[in-house]
Amino acid sequence: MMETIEQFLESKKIRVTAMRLLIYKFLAERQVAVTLSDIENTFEKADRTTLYRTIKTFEDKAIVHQIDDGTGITKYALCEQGCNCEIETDLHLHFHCNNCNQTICLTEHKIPQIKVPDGFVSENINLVVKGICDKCSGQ
Amino acid sequence: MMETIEQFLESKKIRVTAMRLLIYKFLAERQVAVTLSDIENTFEKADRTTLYRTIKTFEDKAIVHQIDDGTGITKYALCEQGCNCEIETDLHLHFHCNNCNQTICLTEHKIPQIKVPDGFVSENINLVVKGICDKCSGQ
DNA sequence: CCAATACCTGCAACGGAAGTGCAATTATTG
DNA sequence: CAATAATTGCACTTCCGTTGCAGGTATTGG
Repeated sequence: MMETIEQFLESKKIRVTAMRLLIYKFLAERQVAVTLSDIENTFEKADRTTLYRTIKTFEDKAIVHQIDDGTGITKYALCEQGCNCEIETDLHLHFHCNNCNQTICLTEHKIPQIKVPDGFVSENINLVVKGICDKCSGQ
Repeated sequence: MMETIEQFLESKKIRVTAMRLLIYKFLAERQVAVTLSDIENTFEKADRTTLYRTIKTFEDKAIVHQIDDGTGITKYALCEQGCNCEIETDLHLHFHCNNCNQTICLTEHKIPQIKVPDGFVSENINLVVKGICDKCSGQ
């Protein structure tokens, strides 16, 4: 079942606009998490706010998820099929390259069980591995 | 071997000033990670920049370490004895309470081995468990 | 098909946090 | 005590995230 981006957005109850299609395609092309200013630099004609709100809309509709990789700047990436970001038990694992500064979703690598002391209740886990990515280490 | 704070700071090659003693004591009293504005609110007479630079100094000398708990605001906590924050292999584990918004160092809970795909080199791991802390869950 | 409505976009502006340059003050050293 | 070095405070800047409002564009119902 191949569905177009337009159909996909409509299925998520998001109105299809030129801007949204462009941003969606931009995210889909990339394998890494992007910042808002990455998007800004790519679509210089568009307003910051529009891009910001587009991402927010995508986030609300569980099309993209936010990533905090410790750089202090929020990054975003498309959710994969089966990614249940809205559910707290969904565990994220991200890799941040200290060399090229890119952040990658390692969706296939699940987070192991983490023990917390008595009295503490774990609801969610944010795990960022930092180091050198495959492209940079291969050089 | 009890050493005074003055002696401790001197051993780290940090000049002892009233400000630094106050901030050190403030950090030592607390069991949780604090933000820069926490410190600002506590020492309203002092200038923001001074507090900022004091923390930076402590950080450079490995007296405090930075914590990124996903709130977007950098927090700081005293390094414990034996905490080798400057060494990349030192693994941090922190707990962020979604209720009281406090972040706690769980220094006794080490991070388990995380597998990364071939070609990736892991240098450091940031792990934040979010949930309800012992104080909040006990109520 | 048109009007009413809802939604999207762009501009302007705000607020918080991090960071820097510089001058003045304070401490250290010889 | 003088020269030097480090610390502190003020002013200012930058960056990111966010919101209010006005104008434009798309959608819906009659």
